[in-house]
Amino acid sequence: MNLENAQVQMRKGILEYCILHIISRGEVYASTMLEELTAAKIMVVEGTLYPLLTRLKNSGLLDYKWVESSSGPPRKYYILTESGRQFLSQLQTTWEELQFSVNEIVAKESKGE
Amino acid sequence: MNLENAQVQMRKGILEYCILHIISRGEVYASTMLEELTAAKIMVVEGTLYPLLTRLKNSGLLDYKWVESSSGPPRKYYILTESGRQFLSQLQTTWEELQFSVNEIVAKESKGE
DNA sequence: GCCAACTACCTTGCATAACAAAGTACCTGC
DNA sequence: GCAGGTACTTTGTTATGCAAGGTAGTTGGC
Repeated sequence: MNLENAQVQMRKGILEYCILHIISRGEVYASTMLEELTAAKIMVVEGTLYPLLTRLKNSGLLDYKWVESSSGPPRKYYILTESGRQFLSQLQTTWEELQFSVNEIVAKESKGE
Repeated sequence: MNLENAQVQMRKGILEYCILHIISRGEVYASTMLEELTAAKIMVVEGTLYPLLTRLKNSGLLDYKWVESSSGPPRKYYILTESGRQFLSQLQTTWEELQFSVNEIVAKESKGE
């Protein structure tokens, strides 16, 4: 139980929300997402991202299309489906409530009941 | 991939932080923590909390002492160790950075780059 | 045309951990 | 002594994050 492990744990559940949000802003492919998430200091690696995208796709939240690249192999560009859009909206509520709950607990001082 | 599952995912990593924080405010035993977490709408069940407390104890972040109860079986009252206190402080930073990162991503509009 | 380097996506196997459910044990009141 | 309540523990299942390795298309040097 070291710090790094705990930090990873903390980021875990948030990933899905961030990814859906990034995709909601317009068609993207995996490497772009990786860049943006890394830039935001939310660590992700390929081995996490690709299976997650596949899960989201299989759940009907995402769709994709192959696009030829002018420099390299073809890319899978992801878009949100309608149900993905609804799901994202619910996750947004969850995230806001979670922040509130945690900060409520953290704000309490000893015997602050 | 349903909503409830995603919500659970999101709460996962945060739990450890919340629990350490609750303990940092003074000696508590598991049932009290369960109540407080449930009141804050952060779902936990015994099967999650007890093993987590054991893990934290084994990592040297927590210590406990048995206290006789006036009405029921004895209780394990947990306290933070010094290294638990340091750990909590680092998790606090992590949580603040995580909120910032996520909200940064979420605040971006399409082509907001 | 062949090979190396690069990009992009996919798969396998292991370790961790959340949870449901069932179990153990202690106490009180009758 | 046994029913009911409280408190802590254990077991087995399932999910999933990730390291590492794999497949495959493209480009450029020669």
